[in-house]
Amino acid sequence: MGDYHHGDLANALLQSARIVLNEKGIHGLSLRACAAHAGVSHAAPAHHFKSLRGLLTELAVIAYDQFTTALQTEHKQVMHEPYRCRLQKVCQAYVNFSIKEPRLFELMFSSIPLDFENPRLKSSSGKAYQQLIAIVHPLFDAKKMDKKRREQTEILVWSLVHGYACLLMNERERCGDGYSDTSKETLPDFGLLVELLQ
Amino acid sequence: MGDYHHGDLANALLQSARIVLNEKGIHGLSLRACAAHAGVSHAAPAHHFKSLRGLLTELAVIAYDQFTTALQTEHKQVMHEPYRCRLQKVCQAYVNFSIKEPRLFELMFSSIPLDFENPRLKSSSGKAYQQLIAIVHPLFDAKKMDKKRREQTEILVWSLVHGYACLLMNERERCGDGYSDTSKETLPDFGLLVELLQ
DNA sequence: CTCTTTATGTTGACAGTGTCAAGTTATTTT
DNA sequence: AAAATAACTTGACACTGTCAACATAAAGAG
Repeated sequence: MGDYHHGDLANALLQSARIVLNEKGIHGLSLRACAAHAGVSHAAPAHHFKSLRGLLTELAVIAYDQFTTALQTEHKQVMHEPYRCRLQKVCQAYVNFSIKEPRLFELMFSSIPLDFENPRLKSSSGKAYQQLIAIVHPLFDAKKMDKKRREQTEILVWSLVHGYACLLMNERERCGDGYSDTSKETLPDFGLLVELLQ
Repeated sequence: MGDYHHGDLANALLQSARIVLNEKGIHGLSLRACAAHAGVSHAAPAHHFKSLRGLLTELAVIAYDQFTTALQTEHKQVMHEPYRCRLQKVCQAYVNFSIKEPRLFELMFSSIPLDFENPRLKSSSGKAYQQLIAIVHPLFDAKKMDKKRREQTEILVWSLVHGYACLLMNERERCGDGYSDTSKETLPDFGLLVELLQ
Protein backbone atom coordinates (compact mmCIF):
# COMPACT_ATOMS: atom_id res chain seq x y z
CA MET A 1 0.00 0.00 0.00
CA GLY A 2 2.48 2.61 1.15
CA ASP A 3 5.22 3.96 -1.10
CA TYR A 4 8.27 2.04 -0.10
CA HIS A 5 11.73 3.22 -1.06
CA HIS A 6 11.34 6.91 -1.32
CA GLY A 7 14.71 7.37 -2.95
CA ASP A 8 16.35 10.01 -0.80
CA LEU A 9 14.36 10.09 2.37
CA ALA A 10 17.27 11.14 4.53
CA ASN A 11 17.61 14.47 2.75
CA ALA A 12 13.88 14.86 2.40
CA LEU A 13 13.56 14.48 6.16
CA LEU A 14 16.28 17.04 6.77
CA GLN A 15 14.48 19.40 4.42
CA SER A 16 11.26 18.81 6.33
CA ALA A 17 13.11 19.25 9.59
CA ARG A 18 14.31 22.70 8.55
CA ILE A 19 10.78 23.72 7.68
CA VAL A 20 9.31 22.39 10.89
CA LEU A 21 12.17 23.99 12.80
CA ASN A 22 11.43 27.41 11.33
CA GLU A 23 7.73 27.02 11.95
CA LYS A 24 7.64 25.59 15.44
CA GLY A 25 11.08 26.25 16.86
CA ILE A 26 13.54 23.80 18.28
CA HIS A 27 11.29 22.59 21.05
CA GLY A 28 8.45 22.01 18.63
CA LEU A 29 10.58 19.91 16.33
CA SER A 30 9.78 16.20 16.61
CA LEU A 31 10.64 13.12 14.64
CA ARG A 32 7.00 12.42 14.06
CA ALA A 33 6.32 15.91 12.78
CA CYS A 34 9.18 15.61 10.29
CA ALA A 35 7.94 12.21 9.18
CA ALA A 36 4.43 13.55 8.71
CA HIS A 37 5.71 16.55 6.76
CA ALA A 38 7.73 14.26 4.52
CA GLY A 39 4.71 12.01 4.10
CA VAL A 40 6.18 8.88 5.63
CA SER A 41 5.35 6.79 8.65
CA HIS A 42 6.30 7.90 12.12
CA ALA A 43 9.11 5.39 12.55
CA ALA A 44 10.77 5.93 9.18
CA PRO A 45 13.31 8.52 10.40
CA ALA A 46 14.84 6.00 12.79
CA HIS A 47 16.30 4.09 9.85
CA HIS A 48 18.27 7.13 8.68
CA PHE A 49 18.97 8.90 11.96
CA LYS A 50 19.27 6.72 14.97
CA SER A 51 17.21 9.03 17.11
CA LEU A 52 15.92 12.56 17.41
CA ARG A 53 19.34 13.47 18.64
CA GLY A 54 20.76 12.01 15.45
CA LEU A 55 18.52 14.12 13.26
CA LEU A 56 19.25 17.28 15.22
CA THR A 57 22.94 16.53 14.90
CA GLU A 58 22.76 16.23 11.12
CA LEU A 59 20.70 19.41 11.00
CA ALA A 60 23.38 21.11 13.08
CA VAL A 61 25.97 20.02 10.53
CA ILE A 62 24.00 21.83 7.83
CA ALA A 63 23.70 24.82 10.09
CA TYR A 64 27.43 25.02 10.79
CA ASP A 65 28.24 24.66 7.10
CA GLN A 66 25.87 27.44 6.15
CA PHE A 67 27.26 29.56 8.96
CA THR A 68 30.81 29.01 7.80
CA THR A 69 29.86 29.90 4.24
CA ALA A 70 28.25 33.13 5.41
CA LEU A 71 31.42 34.14 7.25
CA GLN A 72 33.61 33.12 4.34
CA THR A 73 31.58 35.11 1.85
CA GLU A 74 31.80 38.25 3.93
CA HIS A 75 35.47 37.61 4.56
CA LYS A 76 36.24 37.54 0.86
CA GLN A 77 34.25 40.67 0.18
CA VAL A 78 36.21 42.74 2.66
CA MET A 79 39.66 41.37 1.95
CA HIS A 80 40.94 44.67 0.63
CA GLU A 81 39.76 46.76 3.56
CA PRO A 82 41.84 47.68 6.59
CA TYR A 83 42.17 45.15 9.41
CA ARG A 84 39.91 46.75 11.98
CA CYS A 85 37.17 47.34 9.43
CA ARG A 86 37.47 43.77 8.27
CA LEU A 87 37.05 42.40 11.75
CA GLN A 88 34.04 44.55 12.45
CA LYS A 89 32.32 43.56 9.23
CA VAL A 90 32.87 39.84 9.57
CA CYS A 91 31.64 39.99 13.14
CA GLN A 92 28.61 41.79 11.79
CA ALA A 93 28.12 38.88 9.41
CA TYR A 94 28.19 36.62 12.46
CA VAL A 95 25.39 38.63 14.03
CA ASN A 96 23.49 38.84 10.75
CA PHE A 97 23.43 35.08 10.51
CA SER A 98 21.92 34.84 13.96
CA ILE A 99 19.22 37.25 12.84
CA LYS A 100 18.57 35.65 9.47
CA GLU A 101 18.64 32.07 10.70
CA PRO A 102 17.78 32.29 14.38
CA ARG A 103 16.60 28.69 14.59
CA LEU A 104 19.78 27.31 13.08
CA PHE A 105 21.86 29.55 15.32
CA GLU A 106 19.87 28.31 18.29
CA LEU A 107 20.44 24.74 17.26
CA MET A 108 24.20 25.22 17.02
CA PHE A 109 24.67 26.83 20.40
CA SER A 110 21.71 25.78 22.48
CA SER A 111 21.78 23.36 25.37
CA ILE A 112 19.90 20.75 23.37
CA PRO A 113 22.04 17.64 23.49
CA LEU A 114 23.69 16.88 20.15
CA ASP A 115 26.07 14.09 19.34
CA PHE A 116 29.37 15.94 19.45
CA GLU A 117 31.23 12.71 18.85
CA ASN A 118 29.73 12.62 15.37
CA PRO A 119 32.66 13.17 12.98
CA ARG A 120 30.61 15.27 10.58
CA LEU A 121 29.55 17.60 13.36
CA LYS A 122 33.08 17.75 14.68
CA SER A 123 34.32 18.69 11.24
CA SER A 124 31.69 21.29 10.39
CA SER A 125 31.79 22.99 13.77
CA GLY A 126 35.57 22.92 13.69
CA LYS A 127 35.60 24.61 10.31
CA ALA A 128 33.32 27.32 11.60
CA TYR A 129 35.73 28.08 14.40
CA GLN A 130 38.73 27.99 12.06
CA GLN A 131 36.97 30.45 9.79
CA LEU A 132 36.52 32.78 12.72
CA ILE A 133 40.15 32.48 13.73
CA ALA A 134 41.21 33.08 10.14
CA ILE A 135 39.61 36.48 10.37
CA VAL A 136 41.17 37.53 13.63
CA HIS A 137 44.57 36.14 12.79
CA PRO A 138 45.85 38.80 10.40
CA LEU A 139 45.21 41.34 13.11
CA PHE A 140 48.02 39.86 15.13
CA ASP A 141 50.66 40.26 12.48
CA ALA A 142 51.41 43.79 13.50
CA LYS A 143 51.36 42.98 17.20
CA LYS A 144 53.91 41.08 19.16
CA MET A 145 52.03 38.42 21.07
CA ASP A 146 53.03 34.98 22.17
CA LYS A 147 50.85 32.02 21.34
CA LYS A 148 48.93 31.97 24.58
CA ARG A 149 48.04 35.63 24.47
CA ARG A 150 46.97 35.21 20.87
CA GLU A 151 44.60 32.41 21.75
CA GLN A 152 43.18 34.33 24.64
CA THR A 153 42.59 37.33 22.44
CA GLU A 154 40.93 35.19 19.81
CA ILE A 155 38.57 33.85 22.42
CA LEU A 156 37.80 37.34 23.64
CA VAL A 157 36.83 38.48 20.16
CA TRP A 158 34.76 35.40 19.65
CA SER A 159 33.11 35.89 23.04
CA LEU A 160 32.31 39.47 22.18
CA VAL A 161 30.49 38.80 18.95
CA HIS A 162 28.94 35.57 20.13
CA GLY A 163 27.64 37.16 23.29
CA TYR A 164 26.14 40.01 21.34
CA ALA A 165 24.36 37.61 19.01
CA CYS A 166 23.06 35.56 21.94
CA LEU A 167 21.79 38.51 23.89
CA LEU A 168 20.14 39.95 20.81
CA MET A 169 18.38 36.67 20.22
CA ASN A 170 17.24 36.38 23.80
CA GLU A 171 15.75 39.83 23.51
CA ARG A 172 13.96 38.83 20.34
CA GLU A 173 12.55 35.73 21.98
CA ARG A 174 11.35 37.62 24.97
CA CYS A 175 9.66 40.40 23.09
CA GLY A 176 7.65 38.19 20.75
CA ASP A 177 7.76 37.48 17.06
CA GLY A 178 7.11 40.96 15.77
CA TYR A 179 10.08 42.43 17.56
CA SER A 180 12.93 43.91 15.58
CA ASP A 181 14.99 46.82 16.84
CA THR A 182 17.03 47.69 13.79
CA SER A 183 19.30 49.89 15.87
CA LYS A 184 20.50 46.81 17.68
CA GLU A 185 21.03 44.77 14.56
CA THR A 186 24.31 46.53 13.92
CA LEU A 187 27.12 45.58 16.23
CA PRO A 188 28.53 48.65 18.01
CA ASP A 189 32.02 49.73 17.00
CA PHE A 190 34.64 47.83 18.93
CA GLY A 191 36.50 51.08 19.30
CA LEU A 192 34.10 51.92 22.10
CA LEU A 193 35.69 49.21 24.18
CA VAL A 194 39.14 50.64 23.61
CA GLU A 195 37.86 54.01 24.65
CA LEU A 196 36.43 52.52 27.82
CA LEU A 197 39.34 50.39 28.83
CA GLN A 198 42.43 52.32 27.98
CA MET B 1 -5.04 7.78 51.98
CA GLY B 2 -2.76 10.43 50.52
CA ASP B 3 -1.52 13.37 52.56
CA TYR B 4 -3.65 16.24 51.47
CA HIS B 5 -2.59 19.82 52.19
CA HIS B 6 1.13 19.57 52.30
CA GLY B 7 1.52 23.06 53.70
CA ASP B 8 4.06 24.64 51.40
CA LEU B 9 4.06 22.46 48.34
CA ALA B 10 4.95 25.29 45.97
CA ASN B 11 8.34 25.81 47.57
CA ALA B 12 8.84 22.12 48.10
CA LEU B 13 8.31 21.59 44.40
CA LEU B 14 10.75 24.36 43.52
CA GLN B 15 13.26 22.73 45.84
CA SER B 16 12.69 19.39 44.13
CA ALA B 17 12.91 21.08 40.76
CA ARG B 18 16.38 22.42 41.56
CA ILE B 19 17.53 18.97 42.56
CA VAL B 20 16.09 17.30 39.50
CA LEU B 21 17.52 20.09 37.37
CA ASN B 22 21.00 19.52 38.71
CA GLU B 23 20.70 15.78 38.31
CA LYS B 24 19.09 15.47 34.90
CA GLY B 25 19.60 18.83 33.27
CA ILE B 26 17.01 21.14 31.85
CA HIS B 27 15.71 18.72 29.27
CA GLY B 28 15.33 15.99 31.86
CA LEU B 29 13.30 18.21 34.14
CA SER B 30 9.61 17.32 34.09
CA LEU B 31 6.60 18.20 36.15
CA ARG B 32 6.03 14.57 36.94
CA ALA B 33 9.62 14.06 38.09
CA CYS B 34 9.33 17.03 40.44
CA ALA B 35 6.03 15.76 41.76
CA ALA B 36 7.50 12.31 42.34
CA HIS B 37 10.54 13.78 44.10
CA ALA B 38 8.30 15.85 46.34
CA GLY B 39 6.16 12.79 47.03
CA VAL B 40 2.92 14.09 45.56
CA SER B 41 0.74 13.06 42.69
CA HIS B 42 1.65 13.88 39.11
CA ALA B 43 -0.94 16.60 38.69
CA ALA B 44 -0.29 18.42 41.93
CA PRO B 45 2.17 20.97 40.47
CA ALA B 46 -0.49 22.30 38.12
CA HIS B 47 -2.32 23.83 41.09
CA HIS B 48 0.69 25.95 42.02
CA PHE B 49 2.30 26.55 38.65
CA LYS B 50 -0.05 26.66 35.74
CA SER B 51 2.22 24.53 33.59
CA LEU B 52 5.77 23.30 33.18
CA ARG B 53 6.54 26.68 31.72
CA GLY B 54 5.19 28.24 34.89
CA LEU B 55 7.46 26.15 37.09
CA LEU B 56 10.51 26.86 34.94
CA THR B 57 9.67 30.53 35.08
CA GLU B 58 9.58 30.54 38.87
CA LEU B 59 12.81 28.59 38.95
CA ALA B 60 14.34 31.18 36.65
CA VAL B 61 13.31 33.89 39.09
CA ILE B 62 15.30 32.11 41.79
CA ALA B 63 18.20 31.75 39.40
CA TYR B 64 18.25 35.45 38.49
CA ASP B 65 18.06 36.44 42.13
CA GLN B 66 20.95 34.21 43.07
CA PHE B 67 22.88 35.48 40.08
CA THR B 68 22.31 39.09 41.06
CA THR B 69 23.41 38.35 44.61
CA ALA B 70 26.61 36.77 43.36
CA LEU B 71 27.44 39.85 41.30
CA GLN B 72 26.51 42.17 44.14
CA THR B 73 28.69 40.34 46.63
CA GLU B 74 31.70 40.52 44.38
CA HIS B 75 30.93 44.12 43.56
CA LYS B 76 31.03 45.11 47.22
CA GLN B 77 34.24 43.24 47.83
CA VAL B 78 36.13 45.10 45.13
CA MET B 79 34.70 48.56 45.73
CA HIS B 80 38.03 49.98 46.78
CA GLU B 81 40.01 48.69 43.83
CA PRO B 82 40.70 50.63 40.63
CA TYR B 83 38.04 50.73 37.93
CA ARG B 84 39.56 48.36 35.43
CA CYS B 85 40.35 45.79 38.07
CA ARG B 86 36.84 46.07 39.42
CA LEU B 87 35.30 45.42 36.04
CA GLN B 88 37.50 42.43 35.40
CA LYS B 89 36.71 40.88 38.76
CA VAL B 90 32.97 41.31 38.60
CA CYS B 91 32.96 39.89 35.10
CA GLN B 92 34.92 36.98 36.51
CA ALA B 93 32.16 36.54 39.07
CA TYR B 94 29.73 36.39 36.16
CA VAL B 95 31.74 33.56 34.64
CA ASN B 96 32.16 31.86 37.98
CA PHE B 97 28.43 31.71 38.45
CA SER B 98 28.04 30.00 35.09
CA ILE B 99 30.58 27.42 36.23
CA LYS B 100 29.18 26.94 39.70
CA GLU B 101 25.54 26.84 38.68
CA PRO B 102 25.58 25.79 35.05
CA ARG B 103 22.00 24.51 35.09
CA LEU B 104 20.63 27.74 36.50
CA PHE B 105 22.67 29.73 34.04
CA GLU B 106 21.34 27.57 31.25
CA LEU B 107 17.82 28.11 32.44
CA MET B 108 18.21 31.88 32.45
CA PHE B 109 19.62 32.21 28.97
CA SER B 110 18.54 29.11 27.10
CA SER B 111 15.97 28.96 24.36
CA ILE B 112 13.53 27.14 26.58
CA PRO B 113 10.36 29.19 26.53
CA LEU B 114 9.72 30.99 29.79
CA ASP B 115 6.92 33.37 30.63
CA PHE B 116 8.66 36.69 30.24
CA GLU B 117 5.43 38.51 30.92
CA ASN B 118 5.57 37.19 34.47
CA PRO B 119 6.17 40.27 36.66
CA ARG B 120 8.45 38.41 39.05
CA LEU B 121 10.64 37.25 36.21
CA LYS B 122 10.64 40.71 34.69
CA SER B 123 11.72 42.16 38.00
CA SER B 124 14.43 39.65 38.85
CA SER B 125 15.97 39.58 35.38
CA GLY B 126 15.79 43.37 35.25
CA LYS B 127 17.66 43.62 38.54
CA ALA B 128 20.36 41.34 37.23
CA TYR B 129 20.89 43.61 34.27
CA GLN B 130 20.86 46.72 36.45
CA GLN B 131 23.47 45.16 38.66
CA LEU B 132 25.67 44.62 35.65
CA ILE B 133 25.21 48.17 34.46
CA ALA B 134 25.96 49.45 37.93
CA ILE B 135 29.39 47.92 37.62
CA VAL B 136 30.22 49.30 34.23
CA HIS B 137 28.78 52.71 34.94
CA PRO B 138 31.53 54.20 37.10
CA LEU B 139 33.95 53.48 34.31
CA PHE B 140 32.29 56.12 32.21
CA ASP B 141 32.77 58.92 34.67
CA ALA B 142 36.21 59.71 33.41
CA LYS B 143 35.19 59.42 29.75
CA LYS B 144 33.12 61.81 27.78
CA MET B 145 30.42 59.77 26.15
CA ASP B 146 26.90 60.61 25.20
CA LYS B 147 24.05 58.39 26.31
CA LYS B 148 23.87 56.33 23.18
CA ARG B 149 27.56 55.53 23.15
CA ARG B 150 27.37 54.65 26.81
CA GLU B 151 24.59 52.16 26.23
CA GLN B 152 26.40 50.64 23.31
CA THR B 153 29.52 50.23 25.37
CA GLU B 154 27.57 48.67 28.20
CA ILE B 155 26.15 46.13 25.80
CA LEU B 156 29.60 45.38 24.43
CA VAL B 157 30.95 44.63 27.88
CA TRP B 158 27.95 42.54 28.69
CA SER B 159 28.31 40.70 25.39
CA LEU B 160 31.95 40.02 26.08
CA VAL B 161 31.50 38.39 29.43
CA HIS B 162 28.25 36.69 28.52
CA GLY B 163 29.70 35.27 25.34
CA TYR B 164 32.69 33.94 27.22
CA ALA B 165 30.48 32.24 29.77
CA CYS B 166 28.30 30.71 27.05
CA LEU B 167 31.19 29.41 24.99
CA LEU B 168 32.81 27.97 28.08
CA MET B 169 29.63 26.18 28.96
CA ASN B 170 29.18 24.83 25.45
CA GLU B 171 32.67 23.44 25.63
CA ARG B 172 31.89 21.80 28.93
CA GLU B 173 28.74 20.24 27.57
CA ARG B 174 30.51 18.91 24.53
CA CYS B 175 33.44 17.42 26.37
CA GLY B 176 31.42 15.48 28.91
CA ASP B 177 30.89 15.80 32.63
CA GLY B 178 34.45 15.29 33.78
CA TYR B 179 35.75 18.19 31.73
CA SER B 180 37.25 21.19 33.48
CA ASP B 181 40.02 23.22 31.93
CA THR B 182 40.99 25.47 34.80
CA SER B 183 43.02 27.66 32.49
CA LYS B 184 39.82 28.68 30.78
CA GLU B 185 37.95 29.34 33.97
CA THR B 186 39.65 32.67 34.34
CA LEU B 187 38.50 35.34 31.94
CA PRO B 188 41.43 36.71 29.93
CA ASP B 189 42.46 40.28 30.68
CA PHE B 190 40.39 42.75 28.71
CA GLY B 191 43.56 44.65 28.05
CA LEU B 192 44.33 42.13 25.35
CA LEU B 193 41.48 43.54 23.34
CA VAL B 194 42.84 47.03 23.64
CA GLU B 195 46.18 45.77 22.47
CA LEU B 196 44.55 44.13 19.49
CA LEU B 197 42.29 46.94 18.43
CA GLN B 198 44.20 50.11 18.99
C1' DC C 1 16.48 -16.37 -14.12
C1' DT C 2 15.68 -17.60 -9.41
C1' DC C 3 16.86 -17.42 -4.66
C1' DT C 4 18.73 -14.98 -0.84
C1' DT C 5 20.19 -11.11 1.42
C1' DT C 6 19.89 -6.46 2.59
C1' DA C 7 18.05 -1.91 2.74
C1' DT C 8 13.99 0.70 3.42
C1' DG C 9 9.20 1.75 5.28
C1' DT C 10 5.12 0.39 7.86
C1' DT C 11 2.52 -1.00 11.79
C1' DG C 12 1.72 -1.67 16.47
C1' DA C 13 3.11 -1.33 21.02
C1' DC C 14 5.17 0.67 25.30
C1' DA C 15 6.64 4.07 28.57
C1' DG C 16 7.09 8.67 29.17
C1' DT C 17 5.44 13.50 28.89
C1' DG C 18 1.94 17.89 29.70
C1' DT C 19 -2.61 18.97 30.54
C1' DC C 20 -7.41 18.75 31.49
C1' DA C 21 -11.82 17.17 34.02
C1' DA C 22 -13.79 15.09 37.75
C1' DG C 23 -13.61 13.35 42.27
C1' DT C 24 -11.82 13.61 47.41
C1' DT C 25 -10.33 15.65 51.41
C1' DA C 26 -8.98 19.34 54.47
C1' DT C 27 -9.27 24.07 55.66
C1' DT C 28 -11.67 28.35 55.87
C1' DT C 29 -15.60 31.07 55.92
C1' DT C 30 -20.15 32.07 57.00
C1' DA D 1 -22.87 23.35 61.98
C1' DA D 2 -23.10 24.10 57.12
C1' DA D 3 -21.29 25.82 53.00
C1' DA D 4 -17.65 27.32 50.24
C1' DT D 5 -13.10 27.11 48.87
C1' DA D 6 -8.44 25.55 48.43
C1' DA D 7 -5.33 21.57 47.91
C1' DC D 8 -4.45 17.22 46.20
C1' DT D 9 -5.60 12.68 43.75
C1' DT D 10 -7.19 9.93 40.09
C1' DG D 11 -8.07 8.91 35.48
C1' DA D 12 -7.99 10.10 30.89
C1' DC D 13 -6.30 12.01 26.39
C1' DA D 14 -3.07 13.34 22.95
C1' DC D 15 1.44 13.68 22.08
C1' DT D 16 6.33 12.24 22.19
C1' DG D 17 10.73 8.81 21.28
C1' DT D 18 11.90 4.22 20.68
C1' DC D 19 11.69 -0.60 19.96
C1' DA D 20 10.19 -5.15 17.75
C1' DA D 21 7.87 -7.42 14.19
C1' DC D 22 6.41 -7.29 9.68
C1' DA D 23 6.17 -5.97 4.48
C1' DT D 24 8.13 -4.59 0.43
C1' DA D 25 11.50 -3.38 -2.93
C1' DA D 26 16.16 -3.40 -4.59
C1' DA D 27 20.60 -5.61 -5.10
C1' DG D 28 23.62 -9.63 -5.31
C1' DA D 29 24.85 -14.58 -5.82
C1' DG D 30 24.38 -18.89 -7.76
